[in-house]
Parts: sequence; structure tokens; C-alpha cells
Amino acid sequence: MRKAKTMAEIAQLAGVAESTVSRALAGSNRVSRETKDRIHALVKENGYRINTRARNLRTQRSNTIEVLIGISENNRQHFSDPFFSQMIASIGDALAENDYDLLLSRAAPWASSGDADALSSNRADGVIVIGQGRDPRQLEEYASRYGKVIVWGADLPRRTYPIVGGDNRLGGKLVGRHLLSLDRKRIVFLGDISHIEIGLRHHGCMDAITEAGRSADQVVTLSMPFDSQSAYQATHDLFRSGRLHDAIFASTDLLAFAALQALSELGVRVPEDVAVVGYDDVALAAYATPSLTTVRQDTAQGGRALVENLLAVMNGEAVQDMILPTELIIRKSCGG
Amino acid sequence: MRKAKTMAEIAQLAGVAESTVSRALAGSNRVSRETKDRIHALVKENGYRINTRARNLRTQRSNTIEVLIGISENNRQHFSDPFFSQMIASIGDALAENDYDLLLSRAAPWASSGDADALSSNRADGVIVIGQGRDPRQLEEYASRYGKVIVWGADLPRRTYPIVGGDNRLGGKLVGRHLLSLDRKRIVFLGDISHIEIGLRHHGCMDAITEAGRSADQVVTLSMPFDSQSAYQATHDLFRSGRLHDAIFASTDLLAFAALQALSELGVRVPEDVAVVGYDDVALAAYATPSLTTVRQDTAQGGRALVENLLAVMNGEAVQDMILPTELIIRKSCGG
DNA sequence: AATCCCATAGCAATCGATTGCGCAACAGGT
DNA sequence: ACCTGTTGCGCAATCGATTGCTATGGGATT
Repeated sequence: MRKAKTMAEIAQLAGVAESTVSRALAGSNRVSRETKDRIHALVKENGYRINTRARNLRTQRSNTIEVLIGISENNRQHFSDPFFSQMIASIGDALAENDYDLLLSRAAPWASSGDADALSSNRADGVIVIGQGRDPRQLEEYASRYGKVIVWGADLPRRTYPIVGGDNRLGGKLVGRHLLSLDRKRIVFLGDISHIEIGLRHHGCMDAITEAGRSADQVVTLSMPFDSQSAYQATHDLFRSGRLHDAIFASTDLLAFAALQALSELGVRVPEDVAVVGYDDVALAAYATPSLTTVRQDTAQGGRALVENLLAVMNGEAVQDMILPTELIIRKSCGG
Repeated sequence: MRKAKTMAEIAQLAGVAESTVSRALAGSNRVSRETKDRIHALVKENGYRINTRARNLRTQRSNTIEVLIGISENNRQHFSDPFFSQMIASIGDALAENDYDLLLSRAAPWASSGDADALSSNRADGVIVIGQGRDPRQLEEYASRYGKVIVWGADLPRRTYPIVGGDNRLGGKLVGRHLLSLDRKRIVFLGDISHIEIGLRHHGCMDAITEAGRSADQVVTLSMPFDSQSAYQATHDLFRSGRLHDAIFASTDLLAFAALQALSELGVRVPEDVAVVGYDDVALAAYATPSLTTVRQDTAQGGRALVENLLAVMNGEAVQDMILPTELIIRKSCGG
């Protein structure tokens, strides 16, 4: 069974023109039933498979959507953040239903440098960016130039791209209120507030403080990189030094887990001594023991919305921004 | 600033031929410094970007590697299994270092049906399959036909594709021994043993039982789908019914977390009443409280090995199978 | 019987970049 | 002056499938 490499060879074997083979495989009704059958048989027999690269060039599309984790240069950690992987899973589902593949990119195209400036384009039919990162201007520039882009993130002013996202400020506020209602007086905020979304969560938390007439110095902000190692270390250092805090607001569930680990090793009781609240409501937040009080970000709904809206954009339709409901999930074993 | 779409337009603006533009952008030394500079300036000025699709067709490569989660038809759950996302992250890292992108595919090409049989090929330069699934024959067929494939999985006999993987049977054996050394007498195995790798873990566990001269009925096997919901439910049902078991061997950390959750809700103490051991050593296994005793599968090393060996295969070199070290990580708060 | 139409299938242009080969210009050596 | 290299660049074929337009043959219509 020799392997037929090109459509031309199949055409030759079938005694028809390439165009007929192409139409037969595409299911066009301009090819007779018999010819179709004959071609399909030859295709199977020879193990022929369409060359996607040629097809992509000719049709000017690749049935592929690119997903960029835009939140930072140091992408390493974010791939393994369960929030991102859940989001990617959900996007993947929605794309699959629409017959799109998912191209996972790690290098943000706007970060390319020097000679490489003309490197890539047109490899995907559209782009989903997850997170606005620290400097939204690059993203803005990229999106306005490229066009077929949608972003998971916050509703920034003077934005030209459509977004899907939660209300980070509200989420932070809910957490703040919750901790205050538990009569916690010295709160630690864990996370890199130079990231847009994290900053908003922090902002919301401060809103709650102000709203309650408390003093802003009830919150200690531990700004650190986005990975669990740093969170573990920071928590460990802070609580070993014996300073008295009675609550941690981790800007991410991943960081919350790291903090819990540190507290556990130091013998700090949760939630008796310290209440811990996370953000994202990743799947393991419920399964972990102690389970985690957190703010829900519905990745299933979010991924689906991102895909649907992106497809609409690609289709030339106008799409609305979409702010998903944001709610606090209270699990008593951890968040008090 | 009109957008230049093709290389021909840039060539026209620069007053040179397309070939010169192409060579200039590729950094060929057969173009003078001045011409290069002029072209680069025009490229930047016009926001021109190379059409990747055309390039891919002409060069017969796409600098893309496809990653297939092959373990089951129901791919939904596996994307969010932290083991898979860690593996994907690690593969992504290694690929990025080699200037490859990662195409995440959800539909196994060998599962395509009917008219669609000639649908796709040549869209990636190579394929990494994670997991051998339930029926390794399809995978075998696919790999032998396609060629540029590497698989994360077990060392099956009469296999024609190269693998990277842990020693699942040894891992299972280590767990079995560990539980026996803790004098546990009624062990529950949690997982779908029709999956090759899970079956081997189970097998290894039984080896340990036999080795110790115990009776095989000390192990109850709860075979169930691959998701945490099912594991939670199964554990809940089993322990609520009051039967006396004193250990759980979860074939996956994800399932272990689900089991822990169920036990916690039923008031079963871990590890006093029931020891729980997982498999994979996902990142959260250490951070969760109680932390999890588990068998380490080094995704960082594994991902890197998969990529390096696949690139070697694509390069026509012969590669060795690679069995990674398999060791039990004992964390006393959970596994006893 | 002449005309028209429909079902099929072929021809050839096209998508946009890459690359082997050839050619011109210019330098240096004899 | 002639030969030989080198440098810089253009010509045109090529990758493999898709698609608008055209052509043919047979049956239906008037």
C-alpha cells in the first residue's frame, strides 16, 4: 500500500481531475455519487490525508484560535495555575464544538523584539488573550492593530477590544466585607497588585474597609510575584515573625493554597487564628481540606462566552462586553 | 499608514524583488546591510507581518507540535486534571525553548469517522500523545502510519512508537508495600483499571499483596470513570455504608483529593482511620492540607524528555525509550 | 427536430512566501 | 587587458489544495 501524498495522485488513480477530488472530499453535491465513492475508497486505501497547510493558504483560514496567557512575561507559572488550565479546558471545549483547534502560545507577539518583528501572523483565525497583564497599552496596541481579538479581563477605560470577565473590584469588596463581618482586624493581602485585575481586587477590599469606616492600615499588602513558591515564602516569613494578623486575602486560590501550607507548618490554626480567603474558586478549592472560601469565577461560562463572542467578532458582528456574576462562596472550614 | 499585506508590496516599496525581501527578513547574509535596513524600516512602518500559512506551505513545516490527550473519549475532565495541565505546561516550556508552538487537540485523529477520514494532516510537525487510553491498538496503528509521534505511557510489548513514562507497576507496588507496612488490611483501589496505566498501578499493588503473602481479597477495586465527581461519589457511598476499610489507593491525585473531601464530610479521620495515597504528585499535593502521600511523576522532566526525544525522532535519529525514576513521596499527614 | 437545461467534471488561476540558479557589477591579482 | 572571486540581487518554479468559469453529454421541453 503505497502512500499517496497529494491530491493529484488520487486524482490520477481515480481518473479524474484534482478539482473533482477536492470537491468530492468536501462533500460538494457537484460530484456524482459513484465518483465520490470511488474517490473515497482510493483515499482510504492509500491512506491519503489532506495537506492542511496547503488548504490553509488557499482558504485563508486555519480553523485555529490562538490563546495567549498575557498576564506576565514569566509564563511558566501560569500554565500550571489551575485557574488558567480550567479556563483553557473550557475554551477548548467550546472551540471543539465549533470545529476549531486551540493553539497555545507562550510568547506574546507584542513582546517580540528586533529583527523578529515580522515573524508571525495569520496562523490563527482569531486570538483570545487571558489577562491584561501589567501594561495594558501593549495589549491595546496589539488588539487595535490585529482586530480579531477578545480578552478575558477587566473593564478598563478607553479600551477598544471586547472583554469577558468578572467584576474584580466587587469581588474584592465582597471578600473585605466578609472578613470584616468576622471581626478580623489585621488583614494580609497576598498578590501582585501591579497586575490590573489583582490591583482591582485589592482596590475592592480597601473599598470595604473604607465603607466600614475602618482605617486603611488594617490591611497589609504583600506584593509579590505570581507563583506559589513566593506566596508560601512570604506567608511563612510574615507569620513566623510573630506579627499578629488574623486574616489572609489571597488574590488567587493558588496563592491561598500556598499560604495554607505555610500556616499549617507553623501550627497556625485555620480559621480560628487566621481566616483564609482565595479568589477564583478553582475545582480543588472545594475538594481541598480545609476547603476554601473564595470568590467564584465561572471558567465554564467564561470560556464559552469568550469563544462565542470571538466568533461573532470574526464574523463582523458587534459584540457586547460581558461581565459575569461575581459571588463569594463561603466554606466555613477555612474562611471562618 | 496603509497596511501592507504581502511581501510583494514591501518589495515594490523598497524597489527590490520579493526574493530579496524574503531573504532580508530571514536574515540571509546575501543581502546588503543597507537593503536590509531599508526593508526592515518599511516592514515596521507598514505593519507588515509574514503570512505564516504561505510560509508553512512552502517550507513544509509549521514549527508546531500537536499534543493529544489520548486517554479517553471523554476529554472534558482530563484537561483540568492538574497532572495533565502540569505536563502541558512543561511541554510548552520545552517547545518554546526550541521555537515550537503547541497545538492542543481534543479530537484524536484516529477517532475520526465516515466522510471525515481525510480531514487533517500535516498541520503539525510532530505529535505528542499523553496516555495510551483503553485501546492501544488504535494508537499503535496511528503512530506506525504517521511516524513522527512520541507517547507518554507504559512500556507495552510489541510497541512501535517510542515512549517516555514512569514505571506504573513499580509505583503501584511501592504504594502497596507502604500500606502493608502500615498494617492496613482492607485497601480500596480507586480508578478505572481498563486504562493501561491505571491497570498497571493496580497490578503493582496486587504484586505487593502477593509478595507479602496476603490474600488478594484485601483489596477492593472501585472501577469508575476518570473524574473527581465519580471518585467523590464512590468514596462517599462506600464509607457511608459502614464497611470497614482502612486505606485508599487513589490511582490519581485528583481522585485522592475527591476521596479526601468525601471522607472529611463523613467525619472519617485521615490518616488515623483511613490512610489515603495518591499518584502523580501534582503541585497541590504538597500544598494541600493534609498533604498527600503519593507517587512522584516528574512532569518537568517528563515534558522535557518528550520534546527532546520527539525532536530527535523528527530529525531521523533513533531514540531510546525513557523510563523515569519512580518513587514514593511519603507525607505523614495523610498517608499515615 | 431544434432548443434548452441540468448534472458532471476539467482548466487554469490563485493563495504568499521560499529558494535554486543565473547574472551583473566590481574588486583584486597577474 | 584578462581571468577569477565575491557580493548583491532578480527570475521563475514550487509547495498542494480550492474555486470561478467553461465545456460536454444526455434528457426534457416545445
